[in-house]
Amino acid sequence: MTDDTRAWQTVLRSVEADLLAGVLKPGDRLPGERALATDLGVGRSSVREALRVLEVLGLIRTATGSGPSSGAIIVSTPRGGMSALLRLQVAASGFRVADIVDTRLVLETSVAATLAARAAAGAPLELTEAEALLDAMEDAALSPPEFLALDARFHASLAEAAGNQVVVATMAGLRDSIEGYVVAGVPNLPSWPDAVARLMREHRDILAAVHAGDPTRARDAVHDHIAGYYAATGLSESASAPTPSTDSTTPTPTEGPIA
Amino acid sequence: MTDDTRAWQTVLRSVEADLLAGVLKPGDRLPGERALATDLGVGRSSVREALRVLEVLGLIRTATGSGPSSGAIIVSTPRGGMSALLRLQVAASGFRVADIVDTRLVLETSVAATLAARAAAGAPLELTEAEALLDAMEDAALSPPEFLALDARFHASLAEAAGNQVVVATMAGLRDSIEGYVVAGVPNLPSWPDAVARLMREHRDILAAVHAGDPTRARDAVHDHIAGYYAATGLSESASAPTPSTDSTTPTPTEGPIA
DNA sequence: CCCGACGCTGTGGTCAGACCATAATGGTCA
DNA sequence: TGACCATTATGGTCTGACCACAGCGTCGGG
Repeated sequence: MTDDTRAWQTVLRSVEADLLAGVLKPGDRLPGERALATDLGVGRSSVREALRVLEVLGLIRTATGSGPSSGAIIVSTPRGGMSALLRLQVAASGFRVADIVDTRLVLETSVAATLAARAAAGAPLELTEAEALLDAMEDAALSPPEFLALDARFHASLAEAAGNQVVVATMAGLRDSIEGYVVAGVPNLPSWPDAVARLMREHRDILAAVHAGDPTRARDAVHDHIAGYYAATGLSESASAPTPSTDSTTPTPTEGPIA
Repeated sequence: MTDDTRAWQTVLRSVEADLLAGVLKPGDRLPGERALATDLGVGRSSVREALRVLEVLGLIRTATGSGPSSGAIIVSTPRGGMSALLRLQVAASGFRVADIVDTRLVLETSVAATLAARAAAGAPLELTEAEALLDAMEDAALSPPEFLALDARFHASLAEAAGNQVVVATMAGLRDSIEGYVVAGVPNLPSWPDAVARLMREHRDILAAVHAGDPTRARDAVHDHIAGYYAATGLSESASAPTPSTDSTTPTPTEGPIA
């Protein structure tokens, strides 16, 4: 009766406890699967189930082979888990795409307003990456998916500048989870070049409002930007199911420089 | 080379594809683990790893035995995954508690403003549950954890009334993920009864602002309510690590009536 | 003829053992 | 001295076995 906890939960709890106790820190290696199994008195398969969860949640990354970089390693900067969670929930009809968009709207407007307010207060902002991305997006040779990827990076960099990692991860997850729908919506646009022109203008407007230290204007600019795009692609309502993104639930390192 | 996808990902993708294709719907039963294994050409252990992920993410619930209610069933209303994800990320130092609180602030103020705006527009609101919860919280015999649990329910019911399931789940996850810190902060309060009195007054204020159809007032009321509590308990900065909540990563049915 | 007890069967939960692929490491041999 | 290869530790996977549990059906007694 008291021992109705499943074996894999034991492992999960153990790892969580070690994290809270500081025994495990980002960058650390977990004991090997076989060692964990014997230590905790469970089978290796149970350990693996727990590690799989941690991997999908973006807490660890695993690598085969030997040496310091092998095994399960606590990931320092999370990013992947939220996307997987939200995307699957959307797939399971637990979340509506419109709700995802609305939530994104709330978070992003808040980010923009925060940045603008900070600018108004004279605080320095880390917007060089955002601006570099905008420049990169001027390239007319970009395909829609490439452009949209940079667009996502732009929005992420704004969140990054605001400094709240939870918002960063959540926004990225929200965006990723409907990535397929966003791309699928492109053909619905009357004109892709026109859409790009509009998006770029709006991007500049957002940055301008932020630099001007005008939170209200920044908020409105972001709102119109996002709501406008989804309205134009008809995603505010419901969209045809996109093909499941090629890599489904990979923890997605999300690394790499801008260029 | 082309087949570097791990076996469990195959399963995850398959389930996701079935969900998107409508082959699987909430309430449906997945094929048995053994059947899935042979169908997809993977071992049963790989199937189990994938199912474990789906379970923790809150997409399925599993039950032993036979009959229609056994096996893995697609959960209709998700709730659990977000908590597990956020809590573990906090544990892994991926997220700071202060960021969690800030994010909650953004979402909840938005919810309150939305409700107020809707009330101003004459739309009917589903606030009977919220009001019932407030009445239940008047009971002076409640212990701090009990009171805080009802408090959480109150906030959740507001989000529920706003209708955005993503916000509902995210807010619940944010709250749950720092549940331990919230409870641990109670002793820091100068006076628990005074705190309760204040919280209740603020709750009433929030509802009053919503009913009055005053978005700004509603937003401010929520902001002061939440920020005030965390400031009083000293959680805005950093808190001592709480003991990992007794049940760590259980999918948490989250069922049950108010009473 | 009705009804309860009991065994059958299918389900997830778990473990043990065996292989494989991979990659760092260190010893060996030219 | 330096390139090469066996060793070894690690995750990734499969197979088969067993357990606990919960319906369902059968069989026997009333």
